[in-house]
Amino acid sequence: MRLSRSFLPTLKENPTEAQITSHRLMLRAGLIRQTAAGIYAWLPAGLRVLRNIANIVRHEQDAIGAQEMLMPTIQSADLWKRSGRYDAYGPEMLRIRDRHERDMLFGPTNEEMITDLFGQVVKSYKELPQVLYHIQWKFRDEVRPRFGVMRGREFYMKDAYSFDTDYASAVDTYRRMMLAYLRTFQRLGVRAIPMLADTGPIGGELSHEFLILAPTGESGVFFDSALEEQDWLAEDVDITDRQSLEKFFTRMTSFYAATDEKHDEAAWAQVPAGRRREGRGIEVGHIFHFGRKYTESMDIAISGPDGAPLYPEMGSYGIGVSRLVAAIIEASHDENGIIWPESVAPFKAAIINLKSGDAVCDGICEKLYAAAPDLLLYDDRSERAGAKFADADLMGHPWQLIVGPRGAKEGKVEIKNRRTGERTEDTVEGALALVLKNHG
RNA sequence: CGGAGUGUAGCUCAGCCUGGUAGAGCACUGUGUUCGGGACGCAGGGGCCGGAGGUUCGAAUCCUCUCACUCCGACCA
Repeated sequence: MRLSRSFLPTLKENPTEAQITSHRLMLRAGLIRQTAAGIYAWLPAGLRVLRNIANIVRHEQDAIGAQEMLMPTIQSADLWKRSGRYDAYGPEMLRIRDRHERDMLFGPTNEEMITDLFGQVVKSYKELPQVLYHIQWKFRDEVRPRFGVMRGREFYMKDAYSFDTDYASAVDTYRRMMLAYLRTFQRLGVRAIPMLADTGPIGGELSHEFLILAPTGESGVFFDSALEEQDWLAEDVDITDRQSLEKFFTRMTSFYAATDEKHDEAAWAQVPAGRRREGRGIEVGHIFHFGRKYTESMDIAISGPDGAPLYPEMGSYGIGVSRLVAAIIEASHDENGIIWPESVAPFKAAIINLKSGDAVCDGICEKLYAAAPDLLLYDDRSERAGAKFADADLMGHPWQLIVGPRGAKEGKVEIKNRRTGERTEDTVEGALALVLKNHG
């Protein structure tokens, strides 16, 4: 994309409404604009990040056999009356009425809908297990939206729902999902620590929250640094084998990790002193086994092996995609702006033409740009060098390809790494190879 | 939902107390000089001062109501 023709409004000053870093940077880098309290428009660069994150989430869900679908944002209140949650949910649910005076709502989650759809389709235990997910906008009418998309009212999230014949099978599904989550966050370029979460009245050990470490996180976290050092992408787990899943899960949960609410000083003392990590975290994911809560309350039974009715065991698994955009920024920025992990960056690199109008500089820039116009942002404006550097740093492209008259004469491009600040020089081909190395 | 604030140009803000018909910086347009970390000069464009009502000869300014947004608290993917 050429910056001179893009809808990418960077701001030099901090908008007053933005209190935390990620909100400020998202506004300043031209990713979002607020349109109402807790509701945001995603501008082109912001949408690219949102899509990049969603695609990684999608890839890892598909890898464990989850099937993508898409459920609507608007739901009928009847579904929620069947599960009993219509009255229980409270004012966080945005209730609307259509022209026929029917009660509708903007979905805050989809357990009822998926359970109903599942019941319409699946009739036999032979068809289980099933894991279905979608990535869709949700709405929760928060009393007090704040921190930009971190706690907005409208948010984009991946939610998956699983159906199993029995508890043991549901546990396998849960563990597969755990692995998918660890891999997803690793690919997103952030460290998300799984923490045992409160399971409420259902009990059990099958509820985990995933928190990204950031100083502005809402929860205090305590964990064993071994969790940060694992390479889940390299982890050899046979997801079709119960023993293999159990081995992985047992090892993963053997490391101490807890939010301040569930912190256990005695267990904490068992962690080697050099591996104790304390900090703050932002919740970006939650996986949860809840058994037959909805299949029973909504009376969704299928035929079991003995021909008798069987109420499937369910679990739900969320990832806050829009919140992740903010959480990643909280975890990865400096005083000059965002530092995008390469996997989610809106552009792989900015091409900074230090002398627009100079035939040699223009020529090299055009050559760079032509190699991957969809992955590169060409700053072809007639701005001064300082303004271009400042905007590139603010927007956080992993790389900057700097083309000035000095190097251009020898066909050289200066390559700056946004994260390390390191600068090297290379040919056009060499620079492109480096910047696009993770792309075909 | 309790408490506290703020709405004036695209952005950050001044003006309001003490009414007299709207300003600055940045951004934008034209132009000239500049040109490797947010340049400078000259000339411009842009605001029914959130909305409605009231007081007054006269309201951005005082009063009432209303809407929106923000912050603190309780709550939350």
